[in-house]
Amino acid sequence: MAEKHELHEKGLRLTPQRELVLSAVRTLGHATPEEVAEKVRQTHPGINLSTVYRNLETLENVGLVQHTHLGHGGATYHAAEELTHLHLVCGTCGSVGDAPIDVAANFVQNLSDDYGFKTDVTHFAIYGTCAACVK
Amino acid sequence: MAEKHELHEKGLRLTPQRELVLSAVRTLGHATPEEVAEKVRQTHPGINLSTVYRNLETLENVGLVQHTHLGHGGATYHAAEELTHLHLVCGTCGSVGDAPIDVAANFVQNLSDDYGFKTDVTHFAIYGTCAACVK
DNA sequence: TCGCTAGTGCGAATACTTTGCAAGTGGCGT
DNA sequence: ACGCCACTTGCAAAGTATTCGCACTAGCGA
Repeated sequence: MAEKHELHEKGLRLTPQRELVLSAVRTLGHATPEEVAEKVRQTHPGINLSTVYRNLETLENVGLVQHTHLGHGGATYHAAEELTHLHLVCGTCGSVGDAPIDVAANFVQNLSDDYGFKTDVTHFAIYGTCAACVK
Repeated sequence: MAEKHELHEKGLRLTPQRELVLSAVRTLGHATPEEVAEKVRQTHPGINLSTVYRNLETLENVGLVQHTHLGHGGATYHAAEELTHLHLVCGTCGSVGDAPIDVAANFVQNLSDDYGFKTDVTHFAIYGTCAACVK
């Protein structure tokens, strides 16, 4: 709940809309801008879609949320605190599963050792076929 | 060069446009639909953008090309033959590097063993910071 | 060569996001 | 507690990226 501080450090303000967007992202876990807007509107119908977009961007700059691309094109947002897992996107059924970061530890290490590439594991989505669809 | 066969098997035709799109993808390595269109137009200005989109889709169904999402949202296409590497997208400079599939072998195995998730390594882009930008 | 059906060019239609502006408002300084 | 001003918001219009509908063209198997 240190968002006020985070924002003020960069000369930004804590507005009700901004709080709503942040709390929606926290509640939803994963969400597209559209979904965030919908959630926010459940309690505050007046919020504009562009405000949601702008706030997601702002909150991302401040480091309170982050986004991932899950394939099709639309971005999906997460609260920064919850970014402790990676996303397994199933190309067949479209579901998004989670897996702890640990499974990739070795992989990240390889890339770092061999290429000097610092992987942001929490940002990339992993595409494949989930257990249910493999059958 | 077996594309004619691949296409005919599914009742599809080998048109000049289709050949051009395929050869552009092969030449370019990675390319967005826009880039493919541009390349194709260097020799055949009449080709329409929607034709490029349609053909990329068709060629993908047939298995001659594949696409990856490199972050921002637009898809990037590759010739299927060249899909022997994964993509390291740098969030700072936007460059796209390559790494052999092997570095992920262990990771893919983990996901398969622990989650039954069959990862398509060639499809996902890896986001992070490249060696040059880490400095 | 003929005919059937897939493919093409073009323009319009859809998403999905971003941007310009005038009005509104946090929150620091007094 | 009050005022000011830069940061924000709502709205609507403008972009981008991609897909669709259609009439016309053209592979290619018989």
